[in-house]
Amino acid sequence: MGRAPCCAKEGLRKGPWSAKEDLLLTNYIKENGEGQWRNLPKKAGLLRCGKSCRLRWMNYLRPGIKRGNFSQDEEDLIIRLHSLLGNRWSLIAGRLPGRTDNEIKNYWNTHLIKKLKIAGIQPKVTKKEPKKKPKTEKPRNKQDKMKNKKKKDQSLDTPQVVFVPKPIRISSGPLRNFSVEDVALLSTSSSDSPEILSHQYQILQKHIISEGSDTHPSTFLKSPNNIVSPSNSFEEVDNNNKDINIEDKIEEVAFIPCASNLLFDEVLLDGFCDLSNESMLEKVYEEYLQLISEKCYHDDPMLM
DNA sequence: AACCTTCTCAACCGCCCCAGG
DNA sequence: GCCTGGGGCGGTTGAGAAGGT
Repeated sequence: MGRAPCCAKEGLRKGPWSAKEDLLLTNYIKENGEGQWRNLPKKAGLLRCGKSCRLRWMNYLRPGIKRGNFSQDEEDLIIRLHSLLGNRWSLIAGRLPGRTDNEIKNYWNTHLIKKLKIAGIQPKVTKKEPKKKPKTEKPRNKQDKMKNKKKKDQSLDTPQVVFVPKPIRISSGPLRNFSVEDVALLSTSSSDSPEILSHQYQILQKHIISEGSDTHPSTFLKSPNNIVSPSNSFEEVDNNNKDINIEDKIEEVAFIPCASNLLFDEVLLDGFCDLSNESMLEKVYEEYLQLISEKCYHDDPMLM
């Protein structure tokens, strides 16, 4: 007994929308508002499925939709949010005013993945659970429903430590003006690749030189005034503490002005790494310190 | 100019969740 | 308690555009 399709498919148009259809849909929604998508096509005089109308409106016709190129800031924000949220495009879109989930998803799949790969980053892949995942037992009654809800809540309440970036702005100094590629590369764990490590160092060096700073990487990495080590650049969120709202935390990250004001702790964070893996971050940080203070510094006359 | 390949993105599809009857 | 419909989401597709030979 399968579910009936959302609308009778016979005789309905598919494919690209014509200008006339767009006009009909826009006019109808202007007069009657959104919603009731199933009945909308009939009332609006469209030979389209309700879902198709909704999609067209949401992704294209709705007022306030930004079209065209993504700015550097938007790109950066998407990358950051994706590292936090995975492929939850609607959530990500909710934090990019004027952008739709579909557009962001497309942009991610066509541009950003490539960009990150070129930078040597394997973006976090958050494949959806297989369709035939063992379903959570269907709640049979109100009690079961409550039980399931409790279970869900509990999974959030598990004393699982989550580290979210604490936004600490570096208002001046050499760590500003990184490109997305630089951020991506800097945030890669370099433990297995001397090339990446060396490239990471070059990026730091390049930025220091281009900023005309006389500060050596080792200085700002060590200086408590300029940089915060991973151990204190992440807030430990105790999920048992009901006062802490993860949404708020995402908010904090999401609305930080981007590329030109990068936060170093985010540079470390953005490695599409497991956020809960603090030791990995510690490790990366130690690698930086070791590399910069011991080896490269002495090898590089530019910075002597 | 013609053909082929690659890229882009709007649109579709199928599934899920949830509210309401 | 069950069923159904509405709405929303993420993955995928395919037509058209752009680029390459």
